[in-house]
Amino acid sequence: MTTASTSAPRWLTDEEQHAWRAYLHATTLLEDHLDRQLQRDAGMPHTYYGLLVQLSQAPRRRMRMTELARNAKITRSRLSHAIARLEKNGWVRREDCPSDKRGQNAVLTDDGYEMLRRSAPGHVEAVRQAMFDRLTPEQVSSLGEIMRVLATGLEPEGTDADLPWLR
Amino acid sequence: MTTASTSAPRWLTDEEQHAWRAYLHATTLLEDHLDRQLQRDAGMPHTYYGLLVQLSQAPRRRMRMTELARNAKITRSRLSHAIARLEKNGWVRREDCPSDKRGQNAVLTDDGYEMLRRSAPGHVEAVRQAMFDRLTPEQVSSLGEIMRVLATGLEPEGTDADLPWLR
DNA sequence: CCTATCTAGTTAAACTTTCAAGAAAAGGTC
DNA sequence: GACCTTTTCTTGAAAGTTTAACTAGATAGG
Repeated sequence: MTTASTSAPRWLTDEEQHAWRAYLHATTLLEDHLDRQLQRDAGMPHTYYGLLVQLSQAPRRRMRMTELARNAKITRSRLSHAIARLEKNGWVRREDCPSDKRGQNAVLTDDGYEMLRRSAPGHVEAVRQAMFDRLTPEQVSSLGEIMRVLATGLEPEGTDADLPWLR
Repeated sequence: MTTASTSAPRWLTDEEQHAWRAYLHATTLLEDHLDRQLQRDAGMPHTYYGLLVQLSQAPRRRMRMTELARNAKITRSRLSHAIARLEKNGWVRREDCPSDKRGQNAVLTDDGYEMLRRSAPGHVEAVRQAMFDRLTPEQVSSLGEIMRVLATGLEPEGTDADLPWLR
């Protein structure tokens, strides 16, 4: 028999282990770096900033809660808390959805848009300096392809996968 | 003049934007996926699990707090709280450092080692399924190189960078 | 229509992380 | 040695996240 619980574990090769370790180091350090940059320059963590960016790019600068959670790859609960905080800051407001009385739209306010406009250059510069200025065009292309593969694998289409925004 | 504050922002190209978005999606989903896998199978988040792994690979299964924080790329404060929790679980214990009375060693207990031995196969399988089974050997090699570049950039040698374990 | 089930979003409590402050020992410098 | 600075680690409170439970509205089947 060859069930997962009894077959010998397929350990990682040396190269895989090194890649995995490097992945963990880089992602942890980058997340920390951007969180600090944004906390300093925009007064919020990276996740929250990403929500504002999503809203700024959405039609009429608004989006249904679940849709926003899906785009940000987070749970609806986490989003509820985040929007509550951003609302307190005056950068987002809630609005009832006209077509579905259960629904809420998160709307980017003018203040929110303005804060984004001010902080975007610094943030792009931080991302560029940490990532894109250090990689060759081939590496950027390769990284994009790899990350698309991983994201797709973790978010398979048409399945009942355990995805954050469905919990 | 060309100071950062006044020069035109160097926005990301389309390809860079797509790579960045894919990076955020993949890393967020993978972190969530592994956190859930480990919470379910080992009763702790991924960060904590990583600490036990580090200890298991250290000489005499113990390590100075700051050294452990450096390896995990986290703050000493975060580590203090994490070790306190793992200590409560009986998987780690603290020990005074003989050579420096300020210092503490975190020591992996036999119980901790045993829980690691039990959960390691499942965790490796999850990592493999999410990442290594989906990438070609060339992609694994490329990913490793890219992540080393990023990690090195965020952790420059011989500088006064703002690194978590020095805060 | 009536009921069961599902979906959208929120909430309280437990847990984790960050931030600011502080205690204690080590390492200069005079 | 006395003094000042740095290093090591911890702590309590605030902020953020997860988990489970819950409300309200939508949807489907009889």
